[in-house]
Amino acid sequence: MTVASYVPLCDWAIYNLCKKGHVYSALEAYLSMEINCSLVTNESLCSILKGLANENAKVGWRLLGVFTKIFGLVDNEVKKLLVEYAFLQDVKIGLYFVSKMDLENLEFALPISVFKILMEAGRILEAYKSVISEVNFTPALDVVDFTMLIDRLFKGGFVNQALSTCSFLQKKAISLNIVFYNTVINGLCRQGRLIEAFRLYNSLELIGLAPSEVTFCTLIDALCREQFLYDAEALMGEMILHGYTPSSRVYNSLIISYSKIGKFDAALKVSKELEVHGVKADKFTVSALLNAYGQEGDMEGALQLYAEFKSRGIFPDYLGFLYLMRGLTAKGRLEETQNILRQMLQLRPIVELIDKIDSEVGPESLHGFIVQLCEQGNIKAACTVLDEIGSMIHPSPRFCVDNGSLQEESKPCGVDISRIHEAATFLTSAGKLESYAGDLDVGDGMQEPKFGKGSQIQDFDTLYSLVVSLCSSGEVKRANQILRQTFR
DNA sequence: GTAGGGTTAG
Repeated sequence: MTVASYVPLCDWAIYNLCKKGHVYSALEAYLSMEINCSLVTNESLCSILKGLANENAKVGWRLLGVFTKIFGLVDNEVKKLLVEYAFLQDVKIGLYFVSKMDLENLEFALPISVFKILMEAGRILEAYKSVISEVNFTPALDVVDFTMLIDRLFKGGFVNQALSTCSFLQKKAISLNIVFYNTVINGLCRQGRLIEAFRLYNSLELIGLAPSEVTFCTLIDALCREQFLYDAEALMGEMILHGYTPSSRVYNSLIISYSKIGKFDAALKVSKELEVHGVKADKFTVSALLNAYGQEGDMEGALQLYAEFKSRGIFPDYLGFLYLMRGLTAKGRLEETQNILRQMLQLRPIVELIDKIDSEVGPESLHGFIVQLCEQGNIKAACTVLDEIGSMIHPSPRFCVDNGSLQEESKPCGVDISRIHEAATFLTSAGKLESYAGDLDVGDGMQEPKFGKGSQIQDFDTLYSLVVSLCSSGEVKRANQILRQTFR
């Protein structure tokens, strides 16, 4: 057998060790082979890095620093893995690596999975940073990705960042569709910035986009929320002119708003219009009307309405039941409340909703508990529990507002990158592997690289932040000294 | 390699 024929065998062995979870054994094998006779390819290194990333991010990260010191940035695939990994650990460091590679004129694109992982993990600001830093993703981010980013930014209260993303996009040759604009319009509306939202709506024609049904629903909702009900009805007319039939959603928004401001008659009038136009009422319609009757104190009307819709197979949703029962208990009509509660606790959607809360809170059976309270006739207690659940399901609908508490995040990210630039240079200075190889102890129970005995710093994170702060305060020599000492 | 993934209610 020639030496060359061992190579795939070694790769295979390392790959399988990683696959079975023996990452450290794989690492040990890799190191002995690599150092002694260079028998393995970069594929081995890749599978080890992947294994490390899967198994223990922290340990993986610590090893990453050592790895890059020992082996440098090997080839494109390894580089990609390293950067991807760095990105998922800390976007700032990932961005640093990317900038470093751009300097070296290396073509480099990050897999889009990095972006998606950040988004799914709720690391929206980090995803945002990667975007405005012009990271190349492959395949490139498309309009759907940007829509999701902007939506999450708005919903997270990062309004400035959402708007920055919009202006960033205007410079790009990405064709934006109506869903994208709907998302921006909704974000603006949710912040109470209706004028800007309507400006955008009015500009749609210029862009050559027709508003969709959702566009109208979003804007009508916003007008209703801000109690511009006259304008909401006018926009409904405009919606019809555009060829849309207002859905129950639109009518419901109006009913909800009219009942909220105590305009009971107007709410009823809208519900009549809904029926006249042949629009199908739904659980929102009943619930909104029950709210209106409740506000009015007309519990006879509420019960009658409930019975009517019930006979048509339309039940209120959770909040609708709460409105009804609140109104009844307020009048001391506990027996009727109990009757309604019994019916409510038998409906599948309601039970499922309570069960969902259950699984979040703990293993106790909330549903069983409420049934028990109901049968004991302890209606007030039952209603208290239901109210509590209601506030869990329907928290305040308005998004949080940018309040400047995100100072660190709103800084231009170039600052952060340059701050860690020098620190990272030390930690990644490639090629000087000889003196570091000995620090890797991959024997039994090995969980992370040992730091030199001369150092008092046992922890990579501590070391790293120390080096960063020294570099940023200009004490580069001292940082250098500490690093040398540590890795001796 | 691909498709599919995105927006609207109290």
